[in-house]
Amino acid sequence: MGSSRPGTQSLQSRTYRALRRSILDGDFVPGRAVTIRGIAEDLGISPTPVREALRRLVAERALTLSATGRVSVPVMTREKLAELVNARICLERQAAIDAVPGITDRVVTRLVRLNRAIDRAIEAADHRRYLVTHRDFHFTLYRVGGGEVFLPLIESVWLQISPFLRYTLSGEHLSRYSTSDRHVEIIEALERRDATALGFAVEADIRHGIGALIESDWNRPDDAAAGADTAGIRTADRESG
Amino acid sequence: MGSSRPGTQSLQSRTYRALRRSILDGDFVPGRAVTIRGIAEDLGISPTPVREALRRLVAERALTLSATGRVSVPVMTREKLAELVNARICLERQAAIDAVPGITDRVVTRLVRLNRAIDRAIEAADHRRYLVTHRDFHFTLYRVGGGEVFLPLIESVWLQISPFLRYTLSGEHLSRYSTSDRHVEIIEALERRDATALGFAVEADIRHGIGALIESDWNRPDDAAAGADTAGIRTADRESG
DNA sequence: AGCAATTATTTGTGATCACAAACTTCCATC
DNA sequence: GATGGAAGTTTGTGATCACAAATAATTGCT
Repeated sequence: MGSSRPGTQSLQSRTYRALRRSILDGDFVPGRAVTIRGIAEDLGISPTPVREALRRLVAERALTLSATGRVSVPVMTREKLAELVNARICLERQAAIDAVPGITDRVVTRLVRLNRAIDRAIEAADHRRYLVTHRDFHFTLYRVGGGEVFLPLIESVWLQISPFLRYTLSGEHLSRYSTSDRHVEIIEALERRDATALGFAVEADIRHGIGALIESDWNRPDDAAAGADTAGIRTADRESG
Repeated sequence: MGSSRPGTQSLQSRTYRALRRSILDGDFVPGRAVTIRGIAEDLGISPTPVREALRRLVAERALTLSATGRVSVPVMTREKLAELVNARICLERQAAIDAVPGITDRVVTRLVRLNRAIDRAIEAADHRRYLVTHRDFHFTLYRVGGGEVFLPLIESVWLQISPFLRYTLSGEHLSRYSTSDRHVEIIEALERRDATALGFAVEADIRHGIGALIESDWNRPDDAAAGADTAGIRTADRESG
Protein backbone atom coordinates (compact mmCIF):
# COMPACT_ATOMS: atom_id res chain seq x y z
CA MET A 1 0.00 0.00 0.00
CA GLY A 2 2.93 2.27 0.53
CA SER A 3 4.82 3.83 -2.28
CA SER A 4 7.10 0.85 -2.85
CA ARG A 5 6.62 -1.95 -5.31
CA PRO A 6 4.84 -5.15 -4.30
CA GLY A 7 7.85 -7.34 -3.52
CA THR A 8 9.42 -4.91 -1.12
CA GLN A 9 8.58 -4.89 2.55
CA SER A 10 7.52 -1.77 4.33
CA LEU A 11 10.06 0.84 5.27
CA GLN A 12 9.08 0.53 8.88
CA SER A 13 9.78 -3.18 8.81
CA ARG A 14 13.16 -2.77 7.16
CA THR A 15 14.10 -0.05 9.61
CA TYR A 16 13.05 -2.24 12.48
CA ARG A 17 15.12 -5.11 11.19
CA ALA A 18 18.18 -2.95 10.69
CA LEU A 19 17.98 -1.44 14.15
CA ARG A 20 17.30 -4.78 15.71
CA ARG A 21 20.32 -6.37 14.14
CA SER A 22 22.45 -3.46 15.18
CA ILE A 23 21.35 -3.99 18.74
CA LEU A 24 21.95 -7.74 18.65
CA ASP A 25 25.34 -7.22 17.08
CA GLY A 26 26.32 -4.90 19.88
CA ASP A 27 26.43 -1.64 18.00
CA PHE A 28 24.26 0.18 20.51
CA VAL A 29 25.90 1.64 23.56
CA PRO A 30 23.90 1.48 26.80
CA GLY A 31 22.74 4.83 28.06
CA ARG A 32 23.01 6.56 24.76
CA ALA A 33 19.99 8.36 23.39
CA VAL A 34 18.46 7.45 20.06
CA THR A 35 16.54 10.06 18.14
CA ILE A 36 13.90 9.58 15.51
CA ARG A 37 15.14 12.29 13.24
CA GLY A 38 18.75 11.22 13.56
CA ILE A 39 18.07 7.74 12.31
CA ALA A 40 15.64 8.99 9.71
CA GLU A 41 18.33 11.25 8.31
CA ASP A 42 20.86 8.45 8.26
CA LEU A 43 18.50 6.21 6.38
CA GLY A 44 17.25 8.98 4.15
CA ILE A 45 13.63 8.44 5.01
CA SER A 46 10.94 10.35 6.84
CA PRO A 47 10.58 10.19 10.61
CA THR A 48 7.31 8.26 10.42
CA PRO A 49 8.56 4.72 9.78
CA VAL A 50 11.51 5.27 12.11
CA ARG A 51 9.20 6.26 14.91
CA GLU A 52 7.22 3.06 14.49
CA ALA A 53 10.33 0.90 14.35
CA LEU A 54 11.61 2.48 17.54
CA ARG A 55 8.30 2.06 19.31
CA ARG A 56 8.27 -1.55 18.33
CA LEU A 57 11.71 -2.06 19.80
CA VAL A 58 10.54 -0.29 22.94
CA ALA A 59 7.59 -2.66 23.12
CA GLU A 60 10.01 -5.57 22.88
CA ARG A 61 12.04 -4.01 25.68
CA ALA A 62 15.09 -3.66 23.48
CA LEU A 63 15.02 0.09 24.02
CA THR A 64 13.54 2.16 26.80
CA LEU A 65 11.26 5.15 26.62
CA SER A 66 11.93 7.88 29.14
CA ALA A 67 9.15 9.88 30.72
CA THR A 68 9.81 12.67 28.26
CA GLY A 69 9.46 10.38 25.29
CA ARG A 70 13.14 10.02 24.68
CA VAL A 71 14.24 6.65 23.38
CA SER A 72 17.51 5.30 24.69
CA VAL A 73 19.51 2.13 25.05
CA PRO A 74 18.77 0.73 28.51
CA VAL A 75 21.47 0.60 31.15
CA MET A 76 22.06 -2.75 32.78
CA THR A 77 21.83 -3.30 36.50
CA ARG A 78 22.78 -6.37 38.47
CA GLU A 79 19.19 -7.06 39.47
CA LYS A 80 18.00 -6.79 35.92
CA LEU A 81 20.75 -9.03 34.62
CA ALA A 82 19.92 -11.63 37.25
CA GLU A 83 16.30 -11.53 36.16
CA LEU A 84 17.25 -11.77 32.51
CA VAL A 85 19.43 -14.79 33.20
CA ASN A 86 16.54 -16.41 35.05
CA ALA A 87 14.24 -15.66 32.16
CA ARG A 88 16.70 -17.11 29.67
CA ILE A 89 17.00 -20.29 31.70
CA CYS A 90 13.22 -20.66 32.05
CA LEU A 91 12.41 -20.06 28.44
CA GLU A 92 15.35 -21.62 26.67
CA ARG A 93 15.38 -24.81 28.68
CA GLN A 94 11.75 -25.32 27.80
CA ALA A 95 12.31 -24.37 24.17
CA ALA A 96 15.20 -26.82 23.94
CA ILE A 97 13.16 -29.60 25.53
CA ASP A 98 10.30 -28.90 23.14
CA ALA A 99 12.75 -29.18 20.27
CA VAL A 100 13.86 -32.74 21.06
CA PRO A 101 11.06 -34.57 19.22
CA GLY A 102 11.83 -32.65 16.06
CA ILE A 103 15.59 -33.07 16.15
CA THR A 104 17.10 -34.65 13.06
CA ASP A 105 20.67 -35.59 12.31
CA ARG A 106 20.76 -32.73 9.87
CA VAL A 107 20.09 -30.25 12.66
CA VAL A 108 22.75 -31.79 14.87
CA THR A 109 25.25 -31.60 12.04
CA ARG A 110 24.45 -27.96 11.56
CA LEU A 111 24.89 -27.26 15.26
CA VAL A 112 28.28 -28.97 15.23
CA ARG A 113 29.32 -26.82 12.29
CA LEU A 114 28.07 -23.68 14.03
CA ASN A 115 29.96 -24.61 17.16
CA ARG A 116 33.16 -24.86 15.14
CA ALA A 117 32.42 -21.44 13.70
CA ILE A 118 32.05 -20.10 17.24
CA ASP A 119 35.44 -21.52 18.18
CA ARG A 120 37.02 -19.91 15.17
CA ALA A 121 35.46 -16.57 16.05
CA ILE A 122 36.86 -16.81 19.57
CA GLU A 123 40.30 -17.71 18.22
CA ALA A 124 40.25 -14.77 15.89
CA ALA A 125 38.90 -12.59 18.72
CA ASP A 126 36.22 -11.50 16.29
CA HIS A 127 33.67 -10.02 18.63
CA ARG A 128 30.92 -9.52 16.10
CA ARG A 129 31.32 -12.87 14.45
CA TYR A 130 31.18 -14.51 17.85
CA LEU A 131 27.88 -12.86 18.66
CA VAL A 132 26.38 -13.79 15.31
CA THR A 133 27.40 -17.43 15.35
CA HIS A 134 26.60 -17.88 19.02
CA ARG A 135 23.14 -16.48 18.48
CA ASP A 136 22.70 -18.65 15.41
CA PHE A 137 23.61 -21.75 17.40
CA HIS A 138 20.99 -21.19 20.05
CA PHE A 139 18.18 -20.10 17.79
CA THR A 140 18.80 -22.93 15.35
CA LEU A 141 18.05 -25.25 18.23
CA TYR A 142 15.03 -23.35 19.53
CA ARG A 143 13.51 -22.97 16.11
CA VAL A 144 13.13 -26.73 15.73
CA GLY A 145 10.31 -27.21 18.19
CA GLY A 146 9.72 -23.55 18.17
CA GLY A 147 6.34 -22.18 17.55
CA GLU A 148 5.27 -18.61 17.44
CA VAL A 149 5.19 -18.24 21.21
CA PHE A 150 8.55 -19.08 22.69
CA LEU A 151 10.78 -17.61 20.02
CA PRO A 152 9.51 -14.04 20.34
CA LEU A 153 9.78 -14.22 24.11
CA ILE A 154 13.34 -15.48 23.90
CA GLU A 155 14.22 -12.89 21.30
CA SER A 156 12.95 -10.16 23.59
CA VAL A 157 15.23 -11.34 26.36
CA TRP A 158 18.22 -11.52 24.03
CA LEU A 159 17.52 -8.02 22.80
CA GLN A 160 17.62 -6.80 26.37
CA ILE A 161 20.92 -8.48 27.10
CA SER A 162 22.72 -7.69 23.87
CA PRO A 163 23.71 -4.06 24.45
CA PHE A 164 25.23 -5.10 27.77
CA LEU A 165 27.47 -7.73 26.19
CA ARG A 166 29.47 -5.01 24.51
CA TYR A 167 31.08 -4.15 27.83
CA THR A 168 31.84 -7.63 28.95
CA LEU A 169 32.45 -9.86 26.03
CA SER A 170 35.35 -7.89 24.68
CA GLY A 171 38.89 -9.20 24.72
CA GLU A 172 39.72 -11.29 27.74
CA HIS A 173 36.17 -12.28 28.57
CA LEU A 174 35.66 -13.65 25.11
CA SER A 175 38.26 -16.38 25.57
CA ARG A 176 37.79 -16.94 29.28
CA TYR A 177 34.09 -17.60 29.29
CA SER A 178 34.23 -19.74 26.21
CA THR A 179 30.87 -21.38 25.92
CA SER A 180 31.82 -24.02 23.40
CA ASP A 181 32.38 -26.69 26.07
CA ARG A 182 28.82 -26.32 27.25
CA HIS A 183 27.67 -26.37 23.69
CA VAL A 184 29.31 -29.75 23.31
CA GLU A 185 27.20 -30.96 26.21
CA ILE A 186 24.13 -29.65 24.45
CA ILE A 187 25.05 -31.45 21.25
CA GLU A 188 25.73 -34.71 23.06
CA ALA A 189 22.37 -34.55 24.81
CA LEU A 190 20.74 -33.93 21.45
CA GLU A 191 22.44 -36.92 19.87
CA ARG A 192 21.01 -39.07 22.63
CA ARG A 193 17.65 -37.29 22.33
CA ASP A 194 17.90 -36.89 26.09
CA ALA A 195 15.55 -34.06 26.98
CA THR A 196 16.43 -33.94 30.65
CA ALA A 197 20.16 -33.79 30.03
CA LEU A 198 19.56 -31.17 27.38
CA GLY A 199 17.67 -29.03 29.84
CA PHE A 200 20.51 -29.15 32.30
CA ALA A 201 23.07 -28.47 29.58
CA VAL A 202 21.21 -25.40 28.39
CA GLU A 203 20.86 -24.13 31.93
CA ALA A 204 24.56 -24.72 32.58
CA ASP A 205 25.49 -22.94 29.37
CA ILE A 206 23.53 -19.86 30.32
CA ARG A 207 24.58 -19.87 33.94
CA HIS A 208 28.28 -20.26 33.18
CA GLY A 209 28.11 -17.86 30.26
CA ILE A 210 26.45 -14.58 31.02
CA GLY A 211 25.23 -15.79 34.40
CA ALA A 212 28.78 -15.66 35.69
CA LEU A 213 28.95 -12.00 34.77
CA ILE A 214 26.41 -11.01 37.42
CA GLU A 215 29.03 -11.14 40.15
CA SER A 216 32.02 -10.00 38.15
CA ASP A 217 32.86 -6.31 38.07
CA TRP A 218 31.83 -4.81 34.81
CA ASN A 219 33.09 -1.29 34.94
CA ARG A 220 32.97 -0.19 31.38
CA PRO A 221 36.39 -0.78 29.83
CA ASP A 222 36.33 2.34 27.69
CA ASP A 223 34.13 3.94 25.13
CA ALA A 224 36.71 3.57 22.42
CA ALA A 225 34.60 1.35 20.24
CA ALA A 226 31.56 3.50 20.90
CA GLY A 227 31.75 5.51 17.72
CA ALA A 228 31.92 2.43 15.54
CA ASP A 229 28.39 2.20 14.25
CA THR A 230 29.20 -0.38 11.69
CA ALA A 231 25.74 -0.84 10.34
CA GLY A 232 25.55 2.79 9.40
CA ILE A 233 23.08 3.60 12.09
CA ARG A 234 23.93 6.56 14.16
CA THR A 235 22.91 7.36 17.68
CA ALA A 236 21.80 10.68 19.04
CA ASP A 237 25.00 12.53 19.80
CA ARG A 238 26.41 13.34 16.45
CA GLU A 239 30.00 12.37 15.72
CA SER A 240 31.61 14.10 18.66
CA GLY A 241 29.80 12.01 21.27
CA MET B 1 5.85 18.18 22.90
CA GLY B 2 2.41 17.00 22.02
CA SER B 3 -0.59 19.24 22.08
CA SER B 4 -1.73 18.15 25.53
CA ARG B 5 -0.93 19.70 28.87
CA PRO B 6 1.95 18.42 30.99
CA GLY B 7 0.10 16.10 33.33
CA THR B 8 -1.61 14.16 30.59
CA GLN B 9 -0.03 11.15 28.96
CA SER B 10 0.31 10.84 25.25
CA LEU B 11 -2.67 9.95 23.14
CA GLN B 12 -0.83 6.94 21.81
CA SER B 13 -0.28 5.68 25.32
CA ARG B 14 -3.87 6.15 26.36
CA THR B 15 -5.08 4.47 23.20
CA TYR B 16 -2.75 1.57 23.81
CA ARG B 17 -3.98 1.20 27.35
CA ALA B 18 -7.62 1.29 26.30
CA LEU B 19 -7.15 -1.31 23.59
CA ARG B 20 -5.06 -3.47 25.83
CA ARG B 21 -7.67 -3.53 28.53
CA SER B 22 -10.35 -4.29 26.01
CA ILE B 23 -8.34 -7.28 24.89
CA LEU B 24 -7.66 -8.51 28.41
CA ASP B 25 -11.32 -8.08 29.34
CA GLY B 26 -12.35 -10.20 26.41
CA ASP B 27 -13.94 -7.59 24.23
CA PHE B 28 -12.00 -8.58 21.15
CA VAL B 29 -13.28 -11.42 19.05
CA PRO B 30 -10.65 -13.71 17.50
CA GLY B 31 -10.42 -13.45 13.75
CA ARG B 32 -12.00 -10.05 13.51
CA ALA B 33 -10.14 -7.30 11.74
CA VAL B 34 -9.19 -4.10 13.48
CA THR B 35 -8.71 -0.96 11.44
CA ILE B 36 -6.75 2.12 12.27
CA ARG B 37 -9.31 4.56 10.99
CA GLY B 38 -12.19 2.78 12.66
CA ILE B 39 -10.69 3.08 16.11
CA ALA B 40 -9.46 6.59 15.42
CA GLU B 41 -12.98 7.64 14.55
CA ASP B 42 -14.40 6.02 17.66
CA LEU B 43 -11.91 7.80 19.85
CA GLY B 44 -12.19 11.04 17.93
CA ILE B 45 -8.48 11.28 17.25
CA SER B 46 -6.25 11.10 14.22
CA PRO B 47 -5.01 7.78 12.85
CA THR B 48 -1.42 8.45 13.90
CA PRO B 49 -1.56 7.55 17.59
CA VAL B 50 -3.90 4.66 16.89
CA ARG B 51 -1.47 3.21 14.41
CA GLU B 52 1.29 3.28 16.99
CA ALA B 53 -0.87 1.74 19.67
CA LEU B 54 -1.83 -1.07 17.33
CA ARG B 55 1.73 -1.70 16.27
CA ARG B 56 2.74 -1.88 19.87
CA LEU B 57 0.09 -4.48 20.56
CA VAL B 58 1.28 -6.38 17.51
CA ALA B 59 4.81 -6.28 18.89
CA GLU B 60 3.53 -7.72 22.13
CA ARG B 61 1.78 -10.43 20.12
CA ALA B 62 -1.64 -9.36 21.36
CA LEU B 63 -2.68 -8.71 17.77
CA THR B 64 -1.39 -10.10 14.51
CA LEU B 65 -0.34 -8.29 11.39
CA SER B 66 -1.31 -9.95 8.15
CA ALA B 67 0.91 -9.85 5.10
CA THR B 68 -1.16 -7.02 3.70
CA GLY B 69 -0.74 -4.94 6.83
CA ARG B 70 -4.14 -5.70 8.20
CA VAL B 71 -4.30 -5.93 11.97
CA SER B 72 -6.55 -8.58 13.42
CA VAL B 73 -7.25 -10.51 16.58
CA PRO B 74 -5.31 -13.78 16.35
CA VAL B 75 -7.13 -17.07 16.08
CA MET B 76 -6.17 -19.71 18.59
CA THR B 77 -4.92 -23.13 17.61
CA ARG B 78 -4.32 -26.11 19.81
CA GLU B 79 -0.58 -26.04 19.23
CA LYS B 80 -0.40 -22.37 20.09
CA LEU B 81 -2.48 -22.80 23.21
CA ALA B 82 -0.25 -25.64 24.36
CA GLU B 83 2.77 -23.45 23.86
CA LEU B 84 1.15 -20.56 25.69
CA VAL B 85 0.32 -22.79 28.62
CA ASN B 86 3.91 -23.99 28.71
CA ALA B 87 5.12 -20.40 28.61
CA ARG B 88 2.77 -19.43 31.41
CA ILE B 89 4.02 -22.29 33.57
CA CYS B 90 7.68 -21.47 32.91
CA LEU B 91 7.40 -17.79 33.57
CA GLU B 92 4.80 -17.63 36.29
CA ARG B 93 6.28 -20.38 38.39
CA GLN B 94 9.59 -18.55 38.37
CA ALA B 95 7.93 -15.21 39.02
CA ALA B 96 6.04 -16.68 41.96
CA ILE B 97 9.18 -18.24 43.40
CA ASP B 98 11.04 -14.96 43.03
CA ALA B 99 8.22 -13.28 44.94
CA VAL B 100 8.56 -15.40 48.05
CA PRO B 101 11.30 -13.36 49.77
CA GLY B 102 9.23 -10.21 49.42
CA ILE B 103 5.95 -11.67 50.63
CA THR B 104 4.39 -9.86 53.55
CA ASP B 105 1.24 -10.65 55.50
CA ARG B 106 -0.34 -7.65 53.90
CA VAL B 107 0.10 -9.19 50.45
CA VAL B 108 -1.32 -12.51 51.59
CA THR B 109 -4.32 -10.74 53.07
CA ARG B 110 -4.91 -8.97 49.81
CA LEU B 111 -4.69 -12.22 47.86
CA VAL B 112 -7.23 -13.81 50.18
CA ARG B 113 -9.56 -10.90 49.60
CA LEU B 114 -9.06 -11.12 45.85
CA ASN B 115 -9.77 -14.82 45.92
CA ARG B 116 -13.07 -14.14 47.62
CA ALA B 117 -13.85 -11.61 44.95
CA ILE B 118 -13.14 -14.26 42.31
CA ASP B 119 -15.56 -16.63 43.99
CA ARG B 120 -18.24 -13.98 44.06
CA ALA B 121 -17.71 -13.28 40.38
CA ILE B 122 -18.10 -16.97 39.59
CA GLU B 123 -21.25 -17.16 41.69
CA ALA B 124 -22.71 -14.19 39.92
CA ALA B 125 -21.54 -15.63 36.59
CA ASP B 126 -20.00 -12.23 35.91
CA HIS B 127 -17.62 -13.04 33.13
CA ARG B 128 -15.87 -9.72 33.00
CA ARG B 129 -15.50 -9.37 36.73
CA TYR B 130 -14.05 -12.86 36.89
CA LEU B 131 -11.38 -11.99 34.34
CA VAL B 132 -10.47 -8.77 36.12
CA THR B 133 -10.18 -10.22 39.60
CA HIS B 134 -8.48 -13.38 38.43
CA ARG B 135 -5.89 -11.33 36.59
CA ASP B 136 -5.47 -9.08 39.60
CA PHE B 137 -4.83 -12.09 41.82
CA HIS B 138 -2.00 -13.42 39.70
CA PHE B 139 -0.30 -10.14 38.96
CA THR B 140 -0.50 -9.00 42.56
CA LEU B 141 1.61 -12.02 43.37
CA TYR B 142 4.04 -11.64 40.49
CA ARG B 143 4.53 -7.95 41.10
CA VAL B 144 6.02 -8.60 44.53
CA GLY B 145 9.32 -10.03 43.40
CA GLY B 146 8.65 -8.72 40.00
CA GLY B 147 11.18 -6.68 38.21
CA GLU B 148 10.96 -5.17 34.83
CA VAL B 149 11.77 -8.40 33.03
CA PHE B 150 9.30 -11.08 33.98
CA LEU B 151 6.17 -8.99 34.20
CA PRO B 152 6.21 -7.79 30.59
CA LEU B 153 6.88 -11.31 29.37
CA ILE B 154 3.99 -12.67 31.39
CA GLU B 155 1.73 -9.86 30.26
CA SER B 156 2.52 -10.67 26.66
CA VAL B 157 1.45 -14.27 27.17
CA TRP B 158 -1.76 -13.22 28.90
CA LEU B 159 -2.56 -10.85 26.08
CA GLN B 160 -2.24 -13.71 23.65
CA ILE B 161 -4.53 -15.96 25.63
CA SER B 162 -7.19 -13.42 26.56
CA PRO B 163 -9.17 -13.20 23.31
CA PHE B 164 -9.45 -16.96 23.32
CA LEU B 165 -10.98 -17.08 26.78
CA ARG B 166 -14.11 -15.44 25.45
CA TYR B 167 -15.10 -18.67 23.77
CA THR B 168 -14.38 -20.99 26.61
CA LEU B 169 -14.87 -19.26 29.90
CA SER B 170 -18.48 -18.42 29.32
CA GLY B 171 -21.27 -20.02 31.26
CA GLU B 172 -20.65 -23.63 32.18
CA HIS B 173 -16.88 -23.45 31.94
CA LEU B 174 -16.76 -20.59 34.37
CA SER B 175 -18.12 -22.68 37.23
CA ARG B 176 -16.65 -26.02 36.22
CA TYR B 177 -13.05 -24.99 35.97
CA SER B 178 -13.18 -22.91 39.08
CA THR B 179 -9.64 -22.00 39.90
CA SER B 180 -10.23 -20.84 43.43
CA ASP B 181 -9.24 -24.22 44.93
CA ARG B 182 -5.84 -23.98 43.35
CA HIS B 183 -5.60 -20.42 44.50
CA VAL B 184 -6.06 -21.62 48.05
CA GLU B 185 -3.07 -23.90 47.55
CA ILE B 186 -1.09 -20.91 46.34
CA ILE B 187 -2.08 -18.88 49.38
CA GLU B 188 -1.21 -21.70 51.76
CA ALA B 189 2.20 -22.11 50.20
CA LEU B 190 2.74 -18.37 50.53
CA GLU B 191 1.79 -18.40 54.21
CA ARG B 192 4.45 -21.04 54.78
CA ARG B 193 6.88 -19.14 52.54
CA ASP B 194 7.37 -22.46 50.79
CA ALA B 195 8.81 -21.64 47.38
CA THR B 196 8.80 -25.21 46.09
CA ALA B 197 5.18 -25.83 47.05
CA LEU B 198 4.27 -22.48 45.57
CA GLY B 199 5.86 -23.42 42.27
CA PHE B 200 3.85 -26.61 42.09
CA ALA B 201 0.67 -24.82 43.11
CA VAL B 202 1.09 -22.23 40.36
CA GLU B 203 1.79 -24.91 37.80
CA ALA B 204 -1.25 -26.89 38.95
CA ASP B 205 -3.41 -23.78 38.78
CA ILE B 206 -2.41 -23.07 35.20
CA ARG B 207 -2.55 -26.67 34.07
CA HIS B 208 -5.98 -27.33 35.55
CA GLY B 209 -7.28 -23.94 34.48
CA ILE B 210 -6.67 -23.11 30.86
CA GLY B 211 -4.38 -26.10 30.38
CA ALA B 212 -7.38 -28.39 30.58
CA LEU B 213 -8.96 -26.52 27.70
CA ILE B 214 -6.37 -27.76 25.21
CA GLU B 215 -8.10 -31.10 24.87
CA SER B 216 -11.68 -29.94 25.26
CA ASP B 217 -13.67 -29.04 22.18
CA TRP B 218 -13.99 -25.33 21.88
CA ASN B 219 -16.28 -24.79 18.96
CA ARG B 220 -17.34 -21.22 19.28
CA PRO B 221 -20.66 -21.09 21.18
CA ASP B 222 -22.10 -18.24 19.16
CA ASP B 223 -21.14 -14.78 18.10
CA ALA B 224 -24.02 -13.25 19.97
CA ALA B 225 -21.89 -11.22 22.33
CA ALA B 226 -19.65 -10.17 19.47
CA GLY B 227 -21.16 -6.74 18.95
CA ALA B 228 -20.87 -5.81 22.60
CA ASP B 229 -17.80 -3.62 22.60
CA THR B 230 -18.28 -2.44 26.10
CA ALA B 231 -15.29 -0.17 26.25
CA GLY B 232 -16.56 1.81 23.32
CA ILE B 233 -13.94 0.46 21.01
CA ARG B 234 -15.22 -0.76 17.75
CA THR B 235 -13.76 -3.34 15.45
CA ALA B 236 -13.54 -3.19 11.71
CA ASP B 237 -16.94 -4.23 10.52
CA ARG B 238 -19.18 -1.35 11.35
CA GLU B 239 -22.39 -2.07 13.27
CA SER B 240 -23.93 -4.55 10.85
CA GLY B 241 -20.98 -6.92 10.81
C1' DA C 1 -29.00 -17.62 -11.45
C1' DG C 2 -23.84 -18.15 -11.34
C1' DC C 3 -19.48 -16.25 -12.22
C1' DA C 4 -15.85 -13.23 -13.88
C1' DA C 5 -14.27 -8.61 -14.78
C1' DT C 6 -14.60 -3.85 -13.61
C1' DT C 7 -15.44 0.03 -10.79
C1' DA C 8 -15.72 2.11 -6.22
C1' DT C 9 -14.47 2.31 -1.58
C1' DT C 10 -11.76 1.34 2.20
C1' DT C 11 -7.36 1.05 4.31
C1' DG C 12 -2.31 1.06 5.39
C1' DT C 13 1.95 3.66 4.38
C1' DG C 14 4.89 7.33 4.40
C1' DA C 15 5.81 12.35 3.92
C1' DT C 16 5.16 16.98 5.62
C1' DC C 17 3.72 20.47 8.83
C1' DA C 18 2.71 22.89 13.25
C1' DC C 19 3.24 23.02 18.00
C1' DA C 20 4.92 22.64 22.56
C1' DA C 21 7.97 20.48 25.73
C1' DA C 22 12.66 19.39 26.65
C1' DC C 23 17.39 19.98 26.04
C1' DT C 24 21.52 22.92 24.97
C1' DT C 25 24.08 26.99 24.76
C1' DC C 26 25.22 31.30 26.17
C1' DC C 27 25.58 35.18 29.01
C1' DA C 28 25.00 37.85 33.12
C1' DT C 29 25.38 37.94 38.00
C1' DC C 30 27.10 36.81 42.49
C1' DG D 1 34.97 30.29 38.83
C1' DA D 2 30.44 28.64 39.79
C1' DT D 3 25.54 29.30 39.45
C1' DG D 4 21.29 31.02 37.74
C1' DG D 5 18.20 32.26 34.12
C1' DA D 6 17.10 33.48 29.15
C1' DA D 7 17.36 32.68 24.22
C1' DG D 8 17.97 29.28 20.64
C1' DT D 9 17.79 24.64 19.05
C1' DT D 10 16.47 20.01 18.98
C1' DT D 11 12.99 16.58 19.42
C1' DG D 12 8.61 13.96 20.11
C1' DT D 13 3.63 14.24 19.13
C1' DG D 14 -0.27 14.36 16.50
C1' DA D 15 -2.87 16.01 12.40
C1' DT D 16 -3.39 16.10 7.47
C1' DC D 17 -2.48 14.77 2.78
C1' DA D 18 -1.35 11.88 -1.30
C1' DC D 19 -0.78 7.45 -3.09
C1' DA D 20 -1.22 2.65 -4.09
C1' DA D 21 -2.64 -1.82 -2.72
C1' DA D 22 -6.34 -4.51 -1.08
C1' DT D 23 -11.09 -5.33 -0.29
C1' DA D 24 -15.94 -4.66 -1.36
C1' DA D 25 -19.60 -3.66 -4.48
C1' DT D 26 -21.42 -3.60 -8.95
C1' DT D 27 -21.96 -4.57 -13.45
C1' DG D 28 -21.89 -7.44 -17.57
C1' DC D 29 -21.71 -11.86 -19.68
C1' DT D 30 -22.79 -16.76 -20.23
